[in-house]
Amino acid sequence: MQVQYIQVAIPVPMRQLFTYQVPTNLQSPEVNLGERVIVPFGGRQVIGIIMAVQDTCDIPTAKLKNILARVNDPYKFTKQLLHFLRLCADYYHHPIGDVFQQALPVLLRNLKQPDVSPALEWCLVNELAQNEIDKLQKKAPKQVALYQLFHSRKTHTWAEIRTLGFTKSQLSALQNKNIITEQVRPIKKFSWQTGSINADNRLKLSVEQAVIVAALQGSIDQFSCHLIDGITGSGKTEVYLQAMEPVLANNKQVLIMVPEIGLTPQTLNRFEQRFNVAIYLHHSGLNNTERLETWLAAQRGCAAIVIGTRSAVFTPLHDLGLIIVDEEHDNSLKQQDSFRYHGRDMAILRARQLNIPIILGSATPSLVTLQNALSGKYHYHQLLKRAGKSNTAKIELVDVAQQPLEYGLSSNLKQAIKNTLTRGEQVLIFLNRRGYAPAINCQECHWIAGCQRCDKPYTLHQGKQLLICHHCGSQKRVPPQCPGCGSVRIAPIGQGTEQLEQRIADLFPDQSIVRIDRDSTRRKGELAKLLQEVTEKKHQILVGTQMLAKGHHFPDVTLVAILDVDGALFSFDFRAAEHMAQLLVQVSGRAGRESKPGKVLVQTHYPEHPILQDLVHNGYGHFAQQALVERKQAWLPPFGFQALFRADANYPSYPEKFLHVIAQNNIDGCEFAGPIPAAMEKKAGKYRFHLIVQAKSRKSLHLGVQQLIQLIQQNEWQKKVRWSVDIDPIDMNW
DNA sequence: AGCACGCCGACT
DNA sequence: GTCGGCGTGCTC
Repeated sequence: MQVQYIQVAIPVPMRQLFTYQVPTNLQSPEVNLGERVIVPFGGRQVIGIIMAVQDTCDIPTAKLKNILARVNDPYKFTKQLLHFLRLCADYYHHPIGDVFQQALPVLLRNLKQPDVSPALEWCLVNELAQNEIDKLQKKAPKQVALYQLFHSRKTHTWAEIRTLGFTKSQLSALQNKNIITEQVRPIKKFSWQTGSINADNRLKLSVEQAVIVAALQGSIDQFSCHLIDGITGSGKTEVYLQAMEPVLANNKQVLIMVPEIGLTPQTLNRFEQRFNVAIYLHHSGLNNTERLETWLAAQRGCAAIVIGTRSAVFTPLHDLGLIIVDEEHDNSLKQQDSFRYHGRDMAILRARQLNIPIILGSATPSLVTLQNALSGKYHYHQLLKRAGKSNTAKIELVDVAQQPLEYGLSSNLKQAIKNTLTRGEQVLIFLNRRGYAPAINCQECHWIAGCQRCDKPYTLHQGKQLLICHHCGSQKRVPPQCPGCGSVRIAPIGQGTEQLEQRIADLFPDQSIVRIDRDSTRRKGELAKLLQEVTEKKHQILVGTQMLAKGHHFPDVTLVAILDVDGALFSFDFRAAEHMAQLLVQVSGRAGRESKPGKVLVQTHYPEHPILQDLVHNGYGHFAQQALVERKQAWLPPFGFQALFRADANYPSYPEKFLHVIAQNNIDGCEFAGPIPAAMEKKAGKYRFHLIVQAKSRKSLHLGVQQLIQLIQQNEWQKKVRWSVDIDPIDMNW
């Protein structure tokens, strides 16, 4: 036997593989692709993944090192997943080692072999009599709720129980009362049995729904992508459930992706009620051991259903038969740092690789998906009818151009809030995320500072007090006066809500106000707690950000106020209007109920703006089609394709210089926009710039980016900055 | 990304 | 005299 060479992906953000020697004593059994090995790397030891095996090697042997060991554990890394991750890395032009690093469970990246102690579960052993339940209900209602959970389904893991909102002490309480008991979760391959479905809670499908289920049934063993475009309450979930049936009955697994951890409880609950099969979770609320359990269960075929957030797309499901991406328009499906992948897009890639169907669901489909559906690339299914009576809130525009605002509140809105509270109902006030880089306008005549050449609003860069065109990069000082009317009241669009909460407290001193945003819900379980309090009507006024628009339904919130949408109408980010429209429609579906219809009030200085008019009078679908026409004319996504090069450095001029050098290249089929300072130009002491690459075809973009990366790697400037590529960028703010 | 190496400021 | 700040460079 002679020395063998392997190319190994190392968990560092470097765009190359490293070659190692396999000493003869480690060559048996045969080394394989995808196998994990322990290698010496720059003075430390790391776990790498074998990407190629070869007999010869052109690197000077003096440089080469031997691998130290081969990892031999039950966590086999399948060729299929290896291939998929390679496709992902190629698509995003991201260093392969880093892709593995992110896709593999943390415990498989540590040198220490993971502890394979068996997973535990809790199991119902004693039923309670009705009088016992009644007694317990008085002093421990949560324990009763937990008991009922076990009653409808005999076994649960701690991860499930926790995800559904119960605490360890509630669990121990039931255990101490001998109602449930702890046991080792059996390792048992999932197989469909007569008891696997709880058919009595299956709903009768409408004609629309039945058509979709039938269409899916017809394409069960081939790739096909289905968009279910259905308003809130139109029964998307029931379609998912019934579409899963034949897949599960065929002993194939189903992967369900939801945008945020906050949506997993209700999804889990609904799926548990219907299917009596092993469901595993994969989201950020799980610890490393639990994630590894899901990984292993998926791979061994024990898991019938995996529900998770975007990273769940990488679980090595051994016999995957269907993928469902719920709320496919949601931007949190895209990772916003290091490996910037889109969970939905990678799910489509995976379905294609496996030749299985995938369902995308949304009440407000992203324009990308909608275009693919309209063009016939995806199957397009609309659910226009609601299951129950209509309870979509009406969207109304409040013209605030002619009235003074107090901390962002118009008098109409104040009155509406008052009326709602008087009726004993609740109010939700949305604050748009503070625009990092707004346009500026004149508060008197509503003139907007725009770049003459590009006919686009200028973007304000606060630090420098400069207006910068994010299309051509031209710069201008902030004018002291409005060129239209001479007024000096020139200000960034949509600011001045900083003290809103205090102001509301002053206006409504008798009401309890709760703020729900990233900060107030940072602690684990805090969001669930606050939401619970809202449902119990402990608070009358909710002030919050985008995160309140997702999933939660508040039956007694009958007034939703959106203080400021103008920023989205005039943003350099061409997707701002799309996101704003999605937000408006999503919240209007969350407020009120049949008996108490809700209302959405939208404050704007530009009530005649065609986007708003279209949305209010013709609905999201119409707005979206209109927006697609505009995108087409401008070759913007989904008609054009973009990549974003980011660069940052400690020296102010470096990132710009670096990107400027890149932009000098002549790349076939690609155009550049920039370099342009990032919206938050200086962050954490670093100076940041962007360069956008645009192409009219995916292929041109792909080849162009590949070429650019090669050029960068030969360029001197590369070492002076930190740079990265973002394919299909959606948020240009950082 | 780590981690070592290296060259300048305030401290037991 | 040295501890440690983080700039620079390298990792098969």
